[in-house]
Amino acid sequence: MAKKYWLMKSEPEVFSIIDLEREGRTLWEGVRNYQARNFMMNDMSIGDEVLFYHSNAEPPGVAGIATVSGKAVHDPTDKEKKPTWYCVEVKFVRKFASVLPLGELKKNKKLAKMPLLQRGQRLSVQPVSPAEFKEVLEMAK
DNA sequence: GCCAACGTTGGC
DNA sequence: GCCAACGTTGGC
Repeated sequence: MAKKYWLMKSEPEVFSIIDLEREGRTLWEGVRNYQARNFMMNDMSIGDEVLFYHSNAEPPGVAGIATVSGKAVHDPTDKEKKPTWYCVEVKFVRKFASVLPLGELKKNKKLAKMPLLQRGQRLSVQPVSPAEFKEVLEMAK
């Protein structure tokens, strides 16, 4: 299967790219949105690449790159009676020299269709097209 | 099934 | 801290 690309949001006060760098791998636990869960359960494959996004941050933006390193497993923080929430494991790849701010992404017309930049978009796990992923890497240089 | 109320996300 | 956007809940 062709490699796919994603954007995953984390509040750096809770878990930042630096935490991921230190820990190497982490379970992406705590997602409580069905659409985001379904992306992790059904659509992610090991080796997919991930833009690590800092939300609620100064500045908000893409902080680095990770890869999917483990298929979806039951979220250990799930407190539902029946298993409901699942999460993948992600592995650190690299941290950008500086966060690529949301404001810069907005200025790039090639990224206009990214889910992240759509009005009211709050989804914490989102697909990114190969072209968009490449463009973000280019901007981060 | 509708929809108002409420809670959360996340940029500003 | 504000508030728009969106998801969920629950009464009916």
